[in-house]
Amino acid sequence: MVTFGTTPLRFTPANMSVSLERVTDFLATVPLFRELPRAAVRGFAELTREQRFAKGAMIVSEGDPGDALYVVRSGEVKVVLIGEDGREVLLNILGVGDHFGELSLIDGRPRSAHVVSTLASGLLILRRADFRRQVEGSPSVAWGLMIELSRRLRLADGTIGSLVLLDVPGRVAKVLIEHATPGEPATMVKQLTHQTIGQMIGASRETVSRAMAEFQEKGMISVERRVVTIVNRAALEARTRPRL
Amino acid sequence: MVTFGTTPLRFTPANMSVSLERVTDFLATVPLFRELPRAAVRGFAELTREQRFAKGAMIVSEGDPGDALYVVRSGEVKVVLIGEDGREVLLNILGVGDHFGELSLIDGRPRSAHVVSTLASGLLILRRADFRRQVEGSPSVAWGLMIELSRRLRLADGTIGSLVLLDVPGRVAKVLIEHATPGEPATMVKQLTHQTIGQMIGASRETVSRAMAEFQEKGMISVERRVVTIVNRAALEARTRPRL
DNA sequence: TCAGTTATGTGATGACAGTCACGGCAGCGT
DNA sequence: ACGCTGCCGTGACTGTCATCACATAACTGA
Repeated sequence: MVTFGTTPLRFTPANMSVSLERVTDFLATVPLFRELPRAAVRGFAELTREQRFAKGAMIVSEGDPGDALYVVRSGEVKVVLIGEDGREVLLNILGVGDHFGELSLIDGRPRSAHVVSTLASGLLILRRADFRRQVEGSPSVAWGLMIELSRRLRLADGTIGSLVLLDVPGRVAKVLIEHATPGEPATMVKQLTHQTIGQMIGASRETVSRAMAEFQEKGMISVERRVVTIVNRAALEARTRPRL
Repeated sequence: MVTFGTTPLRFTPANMSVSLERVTDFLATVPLFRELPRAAVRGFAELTREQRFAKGAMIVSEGDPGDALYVVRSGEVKVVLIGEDGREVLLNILGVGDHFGELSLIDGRPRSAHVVSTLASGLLILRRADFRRQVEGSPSVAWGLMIELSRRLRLADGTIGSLVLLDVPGRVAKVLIEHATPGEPATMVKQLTHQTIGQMIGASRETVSRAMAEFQEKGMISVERRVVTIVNRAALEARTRPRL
């Protein structure tokens, strides 16, 4: 056990508040709370507890009654639907500063998807009653939540459009562009396996592989040790439109 | 011109307020404003103007700067994405009491879809600045908006799941169930053309037609003069799961 | 460095569903 | 009643993509 001098480390008011300040510092960087005065952020931080999850752990399951909001403090999680045949649909990948679980918190309905940690992760957990009280007193948080929900709704509608209007290579092109980190003239794409891309766009690993091979042949991207570089963004974007 | 006695009908303060009360009555029935005290609803009603659209009229276009919320007072509209090849993806059908346009209003981004009236329709229009001020002063409207956005997000995620996990007959079955008006033991489905269903689920008219023919053969539904009756709901629901 | 694991490349095959083409049927307005 | 228009049913053909089956390459940790 870790000790300080001769006494074991405990949560005393003193080190609690050190931890509280650290949590507050962190929450203040999260877009949802960014507009808030520090005292109000501390109010949220006080209502929070942290829990750690191992890689691969199921954090919430579809159908669970949901009464907490989660903020990713470290690590990474994925939001997935899982079909009865075991196939996974990847709705979202969330990193540090992202949050999930607000839907159940807002409408009181069960969780609509599974959330699984893809890395060892630390999550801040805020329970329903507390959260609602705080939000009612913080118009800026309410507004921030609406902005976040709007963003996700636009993304989801865009995904629906792609699934219906585009063939698999088109959907792959779209994912590459969306995950490009803007560094001109050559733009890099963060590490995504073909498997993962396939689960995002409803395609098999093999078909994704073939699409990327085609893009390489045509000089639209180049792949070096599994890191993708976008060479010809315009051509990729063209692939993003329905073919006539 | 319509007249009262010998003078033409004009918008005088007196008949304006009659109209205002009617608009207030109507808004009070809309879920978004239902929790609000009547005076507050009247506050929103005052900020509103009504506009009529002919069947087929484009109400908002994707990419437009958006600065108004629309409430359907009469008629019906559809929310669609339109591919460059002209194919349409039907995201939603909205009837009396439904509203749209809040996304742009919340996040200030351009409209993400087209909205077209499918019948002659009357829409109440509420412009951005006014709306935001009113919402900040009405936590219950803010909460109602969040609930509505949550509902749509759940629906959208469910649609994405269906598109990826289900074959066309499965998606058709899902639409039939979702549009069933609960009247046991036989459940009816409101009038939807095969074309419309196809646009909702990303399938061709012909394939929808074949799926429905299959359901009839198997005694899962029956069709009488283009009105669909669900005969065996359980079997339809079974079709809604991924096949193993 | 080496073994084990995880990710990728590619061919062969078949099925689901889009497209084209056309015929029939129903509702509607004159 | 009659034609018009829009919706529906079905056959034939085709293309995209999932699946299966391997081979190979790249990462990981002792």
